[in-house]
Amino acid sequence: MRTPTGDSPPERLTRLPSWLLTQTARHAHRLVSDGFADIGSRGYHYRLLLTLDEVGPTSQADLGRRSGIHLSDVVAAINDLAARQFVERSPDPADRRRNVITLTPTGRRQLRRLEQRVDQIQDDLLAPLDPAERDQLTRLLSRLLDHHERSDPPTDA
Amino acid sequence: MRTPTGDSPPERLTRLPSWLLTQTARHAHRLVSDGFADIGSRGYHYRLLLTLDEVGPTSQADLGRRSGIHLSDVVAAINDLAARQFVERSPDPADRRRNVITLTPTGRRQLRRLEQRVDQIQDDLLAPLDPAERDQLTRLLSRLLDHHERSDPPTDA
DNA sequence: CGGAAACCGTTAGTCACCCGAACGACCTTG
DNA sequence: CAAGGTCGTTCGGGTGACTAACGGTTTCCG
Repeated sequence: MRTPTGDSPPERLTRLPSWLLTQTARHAHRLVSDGFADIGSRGYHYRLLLTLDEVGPTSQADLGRRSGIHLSDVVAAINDLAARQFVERSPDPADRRRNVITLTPTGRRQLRRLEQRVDQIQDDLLAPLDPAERDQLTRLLSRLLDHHERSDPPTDA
Repeated sequence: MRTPTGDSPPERLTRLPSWLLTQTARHAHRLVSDGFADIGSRGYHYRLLLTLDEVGPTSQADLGRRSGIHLSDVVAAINDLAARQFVERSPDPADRRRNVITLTPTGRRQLRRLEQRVDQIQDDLLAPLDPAERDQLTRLLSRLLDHHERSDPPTDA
């Protein structure tokens, strides 16, 4: 007999809020990034396109601050996006340090695609919860996030 | 005037459950791994020690399955733990493919330390919620996790 | 029996996301 | 003007998760 050590998750972990949170996030993350991979994008890309769409053309540094992506990673991600013509990088005449990033029509279309996917995924993710519970969850999470973002220096510093 | 693009997080993201989840998890993760770093450990170490404590001496493969850590990562983590005498690796005479991993008294002490930290951290993490809300949150998360672990093949496959 | 199939441990990568250090070019302020 | 901050960029590190490959071992089955 081959040692019937079936797998069973350690009890104590399953009670730990931080564990539940990170594990659930892991699933969420997988759903999202798998869904994005189909469309040939990653989380960073979505965040950047979304931010761009919301605030209009702006500099990379500002994009990074807004979307919570480290400036050095913004550079690489914008490279990707520019290579695929989702975004245009042009020097700011008013401040020659800056590149102004602009969302192209193609980029906007890609964003639409990504957003559709994201919406589907929310449904997958929250499948076992009814609308009221989904609301509860988001409210609770929002409060946690708020709290911790106030105490921590977010991306400024 | 230097383009008053203060940072402000993109609206649409803050409504997205998957975003809330992963962001909150990020904070949780930071709290945990910072807390562990003080004691010179990482998440993998805690999970392995905990699992070992719960199921007793067993093989690395089994440890990996139970704690949800990839086998190749178990190897490295067990190396660390063994180097610090928290754990002992001995060949299984009954099955020479296996290493049987045993928790040492020192390891058990380390586990105690880690568990204390973990408890403190839960409090930090959930600070803004009252007991009832904490319960709600863990219940909701548990349901999500359950659901997604049933549909996904967890670590077996 | 003997080989195929499954399993164990290990090494050596990849990937996404998060982060810090450094640096040159460029404003901006005192 | 000089000092100091900002912007873009490159390089590199860390964690958690995961894949590929391989040798050694055990189990299953024809």
